[in-house]
Amino acid sequence: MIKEETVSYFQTFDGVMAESDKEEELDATKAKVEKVREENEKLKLLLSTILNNYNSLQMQVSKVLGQQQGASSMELDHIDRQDENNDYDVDISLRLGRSEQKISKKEENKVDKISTKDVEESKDKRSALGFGFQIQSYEASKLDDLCRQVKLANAENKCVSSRKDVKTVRNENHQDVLEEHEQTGLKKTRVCVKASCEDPSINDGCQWRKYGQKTAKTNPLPRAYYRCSMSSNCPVRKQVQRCGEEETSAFMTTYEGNHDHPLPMEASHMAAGTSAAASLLQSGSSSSSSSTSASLSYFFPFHHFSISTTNSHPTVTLDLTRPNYPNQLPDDYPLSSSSFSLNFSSPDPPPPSSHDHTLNFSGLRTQAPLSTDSLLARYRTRLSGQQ
DNA sequence: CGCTTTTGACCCGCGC
DNA sequence: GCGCGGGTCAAAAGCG
Repeated sequence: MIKEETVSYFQTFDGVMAESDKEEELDATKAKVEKVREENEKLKLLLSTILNNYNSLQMQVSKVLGQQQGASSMELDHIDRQDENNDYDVDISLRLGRSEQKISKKEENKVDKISTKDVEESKDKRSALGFGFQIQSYEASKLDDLCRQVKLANAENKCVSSRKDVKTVRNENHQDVLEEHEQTGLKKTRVCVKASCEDPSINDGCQWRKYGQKTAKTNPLPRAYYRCSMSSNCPVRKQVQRCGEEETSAFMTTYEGNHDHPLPMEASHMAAGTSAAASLLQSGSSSSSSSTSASLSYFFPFHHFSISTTNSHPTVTLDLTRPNYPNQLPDDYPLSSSSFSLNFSSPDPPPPSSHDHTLNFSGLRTQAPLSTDSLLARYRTRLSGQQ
């Protein structure tokens, strides 16, 4: 009897213990969740700071490149005067081989049919530099920008009613680019990116739609053709091809054209770097190859790149399979304080290897806490030293 | 049902 | 002018 009571007492005791254990566990988990939340907030803050620094750096480097080329200095002055109260209110984005003025005129014509107010807005947009710099005032907020683009997209949708019309518009855009390049004697600038991964669908921040596949004579491995699907009329295309049978894990991705829509953060760095390269290429004799290399070193500090012209296509080749340090690194790049890594989709990123499946260009940016002013100052010094 | 991929046909530039 | 080859189109199939 006593024995039974004792057993039941211990059973009750065990039950209480189990409950209190559960409560303790719950508390501990809550504390952990809270801690993770706090860390998450801190990381968010850090990320936004990094993004801000990166944006202003990119903006300033682009501006310096523009001044270096000496192109459209009058227009720059005009913009500077407009924004002299706040230098940082100017967003400069680079565009490959396409005059913004031409696009804007076209947009203007389209929008003209919709409303005169929108024309005024599109005129505001038309502050462009000679070799494809696009300058936008940040006075209108990003939201306004988006609204404008939605309006334009709607206007275009009204004009473009069938698939055939889409094709016509595409051809017109293509024709514009071709006409422009006929004047310079060069075709559209191409940017080749060689990357090691088993999956050819590199995550470069854009959405692509495959429209063709072809087996070239020179290479028995098929080449895939993709079109940017982030905007209905985006003229950007890319080709993806394996780099040969011995090197089946490497892919050569060739980009051609300019996006006619805002790019996600992951894609913007790549676009800025490659556009800078293309702009420098297109500026031709005014730019020495060494200054071009110097510029590219800042965008792709740890990777091998080369510049060539094949079939009248100025081509920038970025080799992500060949680490570049230290021989091609800019002399003054802060090696000691910087690190470089590629972002991979797996939660615990392994070192880059041929077995990695996706490649994110957002990782191309340096993780070093670079001061934009100091980098800019060093960059200016370096450029002036080369002249 | 709508979007994407596949794939054969077609177009067009280039070299001979 | 012709043939070749790279690039694009578009109908059909696949997929979520």
